[in-house]
Amino acid sequence: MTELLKISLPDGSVREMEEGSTPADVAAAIGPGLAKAAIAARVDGELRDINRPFEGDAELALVTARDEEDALELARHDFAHVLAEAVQSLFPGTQITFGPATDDGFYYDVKAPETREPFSMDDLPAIEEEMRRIIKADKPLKREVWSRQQLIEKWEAEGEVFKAEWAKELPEHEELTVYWSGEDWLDMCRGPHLASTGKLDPQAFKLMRVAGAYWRGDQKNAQLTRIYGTGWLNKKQLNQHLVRLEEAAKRDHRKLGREMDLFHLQEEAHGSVFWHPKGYRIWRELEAYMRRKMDGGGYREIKTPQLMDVRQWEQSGHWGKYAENMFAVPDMVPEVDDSGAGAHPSVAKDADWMAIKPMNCPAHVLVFKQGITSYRDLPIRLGEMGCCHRNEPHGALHGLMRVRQFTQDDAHIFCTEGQVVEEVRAFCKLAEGVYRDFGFTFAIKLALRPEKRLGSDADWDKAEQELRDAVAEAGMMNEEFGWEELEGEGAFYAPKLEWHLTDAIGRTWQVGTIQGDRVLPDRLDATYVGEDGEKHRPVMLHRAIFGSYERFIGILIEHYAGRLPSWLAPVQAVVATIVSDADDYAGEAVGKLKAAGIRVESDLRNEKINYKVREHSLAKVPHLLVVGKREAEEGTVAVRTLGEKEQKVMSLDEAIVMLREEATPPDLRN
RNA sequence: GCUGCUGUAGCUCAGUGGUAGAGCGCACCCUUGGUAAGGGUGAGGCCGGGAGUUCAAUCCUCCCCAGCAGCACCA
Repeated sequence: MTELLKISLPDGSVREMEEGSTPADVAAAIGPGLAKAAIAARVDGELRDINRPFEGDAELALVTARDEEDALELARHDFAHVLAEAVQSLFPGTQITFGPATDDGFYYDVKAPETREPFSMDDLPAIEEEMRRIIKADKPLKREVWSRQQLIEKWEAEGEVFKAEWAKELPEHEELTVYWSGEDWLDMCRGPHLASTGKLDPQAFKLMRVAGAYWRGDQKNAQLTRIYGTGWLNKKQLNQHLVRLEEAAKRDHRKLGREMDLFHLQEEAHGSVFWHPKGYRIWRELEAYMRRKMDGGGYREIKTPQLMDVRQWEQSGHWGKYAENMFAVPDMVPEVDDSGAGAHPSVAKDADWMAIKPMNCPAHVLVFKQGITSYRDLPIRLGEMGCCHRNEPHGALHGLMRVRQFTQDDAHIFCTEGQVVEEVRAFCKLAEGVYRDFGFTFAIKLALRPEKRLGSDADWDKAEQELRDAVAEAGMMNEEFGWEELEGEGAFYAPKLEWHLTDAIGRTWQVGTIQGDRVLPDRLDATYVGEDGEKHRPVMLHRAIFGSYERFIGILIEHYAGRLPSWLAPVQAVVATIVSDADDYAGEAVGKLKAAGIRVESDLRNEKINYKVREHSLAKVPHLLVVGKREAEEGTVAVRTLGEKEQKVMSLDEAIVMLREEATPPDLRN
């Protein structure tokens, strides 16, 4: 008599199943609806094929399309396989290598046969068609355990040199699996997969582009073609994604930055921003806003040197770890030969080196260390609009989002062990207020200890728990605030809280952070005198809310699609005339608006009102005040608000009150 | 930093082995017109930088630089 397997379900119930049965059998036993909906299973927490037999008693959770994260991962992985099969079906002799799921789809690295060119965009439509054919054929995806030798022989026989090479490196005794697609194609794969290709929606994917890639990412190896696709559960999701891509392209801050004349970049200073008057206006508004917030939060602002002796950076540990990303300059007077132009200064061998700061922390510790600090003085919160430089890899630079020179809304809080939780809690509240003022929703995540780290496990336990406690006390350790703990994502010296913003089209951006640091105070020997008269180490909290002005402005431009709220808009209103008879009145209106603190410009040009409306609308000016003969006679303005079809005629004084109200920063409203 | 692609007027982009074009923008003229493009005329280019091939290079080749898309990286 065979033993029955005990399968426990998420609701706590236990089902007895015969040996050799599968999650699909359990689903069928529960009901036909679930049998149809179940696409995979979590067995003892591990995502598995729905048709893979249980190996013993197990905890089972059936996965359906509602478990979107798992379902997407499975579907994308399957799409990758179907892609590889399609390419080989269309182009026999193509070698296949790897094909994982990505954030929005999948890719597969392949090598085209010698007889033809590498694959290009032009090949994609045919490959897509072939993929649809394979999906419609509803080929079962069947798992089989093979020996390593079996795999090697199979790949060598088929001339799959990459697969064969890979198989040879697989561990001997581990369970190696292949997945059949029908009976005529298979790929080596850990799985899991859906039950058949027909579980995929043939209308839910699109091949996007091709890119070059090297076998195993190493340029010494053979060159492959990587075919990228985006893959989803259904056509609706795919379309939403494509619309989101289009929308994102329209909002691209690099494009809007040029169109709105906010800033530019040029190759002589690549990675550093030239802010134009309008762009810098936004910056100044943000800076003023942040100063009010930090002043209100008990921070005191300082300014520290751009250049410090390299020895200082050695002591802080940054030079050892990040020197390759720092800019260093010799501390010497350059000797330029008399010919002048074109002469290069030479650097003496014994020159002292200075480094441009890549961060503000060490300098803030040096400020803290001046004089003698009592526990009564703590916490000390030092803020700085700190301009930093990091020599980022060139390929990483991206508009305002990733730059070599940036300014942080940085601050460091020096406090006692006992003050950490309260300081972090207060920061949570401060950050919440800021993000809400810009209309962002956000999630707070705790990045836990990484594998490579400094300090004992006991220290990490404590540090992680402090952050949890602080978030809990702020009332934010829950779903509403997207609370989540991320394994292994912390910095090497401390766990950190991260704020992830969600913008108007659903993309997320990590901006704010706070982290407790007990390493740097130690390295730089920061102390305070405690109640007991002895020296103690303060804890140093590193924190930022915007992250960097550059990046935050980039995010704001995309979030608002360039239609900045009035308080941030570089030009808040334009007074546009219909006829030149209204010029004097327009001048009067502009004078009054300026006196009321409104950033206003006039447009008296000899152009039709249609033209002016169009131009200022495209320039995303929040309010257009149109004046013609009628308004000039009546002392009114016709206000056209960006995004609204209707105009409102009101007295100039009423308009001023309205514009002032709208131009008031959110933290100064009542 | 790696791979692929790109670099022509302020912007968006055509184009050709015999040194160049459009639309928008800009300037000037006409037009004073009531809510998303009125008409005309004109100016504006070391065709990213360097080297090579050629009688001749913006175009072909090589090197460099920058940008874009991915990847890797992001204290």
